Formats: sequence, structure tokens, C-alpha cells
Amino acid sequence: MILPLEFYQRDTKKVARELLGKILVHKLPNGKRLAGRIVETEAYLGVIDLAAHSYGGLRTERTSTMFMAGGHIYVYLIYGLHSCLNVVTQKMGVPEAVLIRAVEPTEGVDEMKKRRPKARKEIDLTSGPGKLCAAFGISRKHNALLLTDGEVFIEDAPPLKRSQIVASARIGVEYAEHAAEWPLRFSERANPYVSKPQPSDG
DNA sequence: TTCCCGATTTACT
DNA sequence: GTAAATCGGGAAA
Repeated sequence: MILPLEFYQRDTKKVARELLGKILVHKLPNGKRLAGRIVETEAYLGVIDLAAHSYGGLRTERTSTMFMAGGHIYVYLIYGLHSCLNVVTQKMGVPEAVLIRAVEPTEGVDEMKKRRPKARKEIDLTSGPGKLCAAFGISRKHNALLLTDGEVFIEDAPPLKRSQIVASARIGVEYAEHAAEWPLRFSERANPYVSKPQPSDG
């Protein structure tokens, strides 16, 4: 079952935690499915979050996607090189989102390997936000698509036990002063597909 | 128009 | 461990 929009139009931290274990799918034009189990996410709390693109309510062409209703996807280019996939949360006008940082491949591994020629080991295919976008063939072309339109979507799966979820500080946001320490990174305990650095307990 | 720098990955010392 | 790659967004001018 594809997760309904209501799943996303809720508290962002809750969505970030509950996305762990769910199945991210990209259905290619030829019908082939690329899929993976989400094992790492980060919450971005919009207006109050110095690490978020939408901090302070900043609304530009790029960030306008974050202001859309929960259930849209927000894809942006980072460092001029890599795409990052987020799912927008909350109601329209509240610019919050969850960054999908890592998945564990479940379908279409051979196809992912073709798209990630530099990955030497299977563990490197999707263990990072830029890596998984490359493996799944997701780019800014997909920005602002809806997760219920059947191209890029997320399927339901049993939730993780609370003891299997680790909360830690987010990656790459050291510049964000006090917000940098907020425990908004969520990952599955001891899953090898979680990106580096591995989270310390929190 | 110019300038600075980033929600990263990879190669190399 | 450190640094290069690479370019568009956002702010300043």
C-alpha cells in the first residue's frame, strides 16, 4: 500500500521517525522498479531551524516546494554535484521536510549498480543522500512531484521498534549554531547501510 | 552582476 | 586524514 498524503501532513519529527523501515520506490518509464528500505532520515523544522533552507520563512523559487502540502517531494542540488531527496511534511504553507539519507536496496540492485559505477561495494550504492538519488535516478526533474502519483512513492511496512531507532545530531549542518545539535537524525540501529559517520547513541 | 558557500562524494596523501 | 570537484541559490552591490 502506498502511504497516503495524510501520513506526511503531520509533525515532522514523527514523520521522520516513522519513515524508517518504509519502502522508497522509483518506478521507471519502462516499468522496472527501483526500491529500498529507508534506514536513515533527518527532520528539517522550517522557520525555526537554522539548518533548513526555509529558515525564517525564506521563500524563493527553490524553497517554494517546501511550502507545498505534505506529500510532495523536494529535490535540490548540493555542492553543484549531488541531488538530495526530501519529502515535504505538514500542511501547505508550513515549510518543513524530511531528508532521506540512506536506504537498504531491495529491488533493482543491478540497475542501481549501473547508475553508481563508482560504488565498489553494494554497501556504497545508497548509503548517503547523494548516493541514493544517483542509484535511484532521482534528480531535480522530479522536484515537486506528489508521492501519490505513482512515479516516486513510498510503500507502507511495519514500523521499527523504538529500541531499534537511534536519534543523533544531523550531518553537515555545523554552521547552524545551536540547531546543529538537535537530535533530528534518525537511523536504524546497526544497519550497515546507514551513512557515515555512524551515529553515536542519543 | 559579483561573490560566497553549501542538508556531499570521491580520490589521494 | 585532507582536498578537489562543480554550479546554482541567495545576498550584496
